[in-house]
Amino acid sequence: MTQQNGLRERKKQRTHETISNTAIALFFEHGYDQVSITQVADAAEVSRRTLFSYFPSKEDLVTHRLADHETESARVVRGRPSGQSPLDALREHYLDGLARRDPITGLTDLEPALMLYRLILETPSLAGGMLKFKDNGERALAEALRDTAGLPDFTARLAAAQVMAVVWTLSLANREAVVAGAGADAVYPDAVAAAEAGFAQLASGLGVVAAEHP
Amino acid sequence: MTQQNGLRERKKQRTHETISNTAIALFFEHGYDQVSITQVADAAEVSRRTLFSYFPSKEDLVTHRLADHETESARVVRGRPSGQSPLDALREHYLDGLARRDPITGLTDLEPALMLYRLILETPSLAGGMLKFKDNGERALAEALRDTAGLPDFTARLAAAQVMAVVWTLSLANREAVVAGAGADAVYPDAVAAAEAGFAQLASGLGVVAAEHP
DNA sequence: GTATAACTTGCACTCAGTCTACTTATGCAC
DNA sequence: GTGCATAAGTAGACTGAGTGCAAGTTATAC
Repeated sequence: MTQQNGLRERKKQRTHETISNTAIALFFEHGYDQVSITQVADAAEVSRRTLFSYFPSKEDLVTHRLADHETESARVVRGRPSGQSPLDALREHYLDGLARRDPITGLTDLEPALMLYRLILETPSLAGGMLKFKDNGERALAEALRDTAGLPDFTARLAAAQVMAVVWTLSLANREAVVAGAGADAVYPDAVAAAEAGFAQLASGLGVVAAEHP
Repeated sequence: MTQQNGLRERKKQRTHETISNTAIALFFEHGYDQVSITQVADAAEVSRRTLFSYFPSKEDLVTHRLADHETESARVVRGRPSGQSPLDALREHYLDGLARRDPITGLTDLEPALMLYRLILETPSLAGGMLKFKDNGERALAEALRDTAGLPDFTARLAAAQVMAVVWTLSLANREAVVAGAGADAVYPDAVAAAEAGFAQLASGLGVVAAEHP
């Protein structure tokens, strides 16, 4: 099996990281589209072919770090204490993420994460690729809702779509604020308020917001 | 200016259609990934280079037909009668689309539209590309809400995200049902019920649906 | 009827991603 | 330690999408 020790495993892990770090640094310096796979491979001192055995695509060099979080919402829903509603579990988890400055919420001061966000936000092809993560997360969440909250399939999909839309919008706004230069601590109060508003809207609807206007 | 008549214009339009039709037919027959741009160009009797002057990318050969509808929600909100809430306008428009069997709702029996949907649903790269449309539509809707309903920017984005999530989910479900072989008329009652449920959820929240469970 | 501007084409190019055959390094049995 | 099976890495050719350019062709304006 894949052990955590062994020279081979450790070397692989190091190579993996070296390639990814090298790539992100180069992309950040010259722009994603201005750097070719060959340049990344050269800089990381591996062959082009080896690079592709570690990362299936150029995009993956950047986005693989976020892939782990793809199904986070689904996991939260599945792992919630019995008696708690899915929505409450997600709300609690998200607010906790903000408090912990979990980079996935967008609220962070960690330089590597900021680099990543800046890169993604200013590179259309990467931003487009991220939508797939959102979509996969939505599907996983729908399944979790169906399985653990006893919702009919379509109802679950509808709810999952709405929840993911809100969570994604919240995190995107945080990333934008933080990339624009506001420190995480400075953004935190607004982020919490926005999250509370978002989840409140999920729970009780757009009724107020979208009511007839003057 | 670009007149609607003139031999040149008419020819261009015909070429545009010929290329697109040829491409979709080939893709449908052999699979999107199995057909190369060169094959499409040959079959449409234009040069590769000309094909690319009509369509910026391979994806566009398929998706350009849906691009017009990208900002449909935004237009509906902007053009609503005064006194009507954005949400009511969107709901009404969507239900009307279902009744008219507007292909954009997913509910149609028209063979060309079905081909398109089948192709997109079974080709991951195309389905992924569609997410960009959703995202652009969301952005446009957010602006429309901000401009015409006097919502603060972030509130508008949040609302737009939720609305688009629901509308998209509804249409996707319709496309799936119709592609699976159910006729549009057979699906219609369910589609209406789903739409009503979706918009009701938007208006008054997931409260009921996501409440504590047994 | 000709000058001009718009459209088309062929060709060469870059870059992402894949395939194949070959070499090197590692883990393990002894 | 030595040898061997196997995993990982390399080189180089290949396909297919997309672009840049210069020369050719055709509708249109005058």
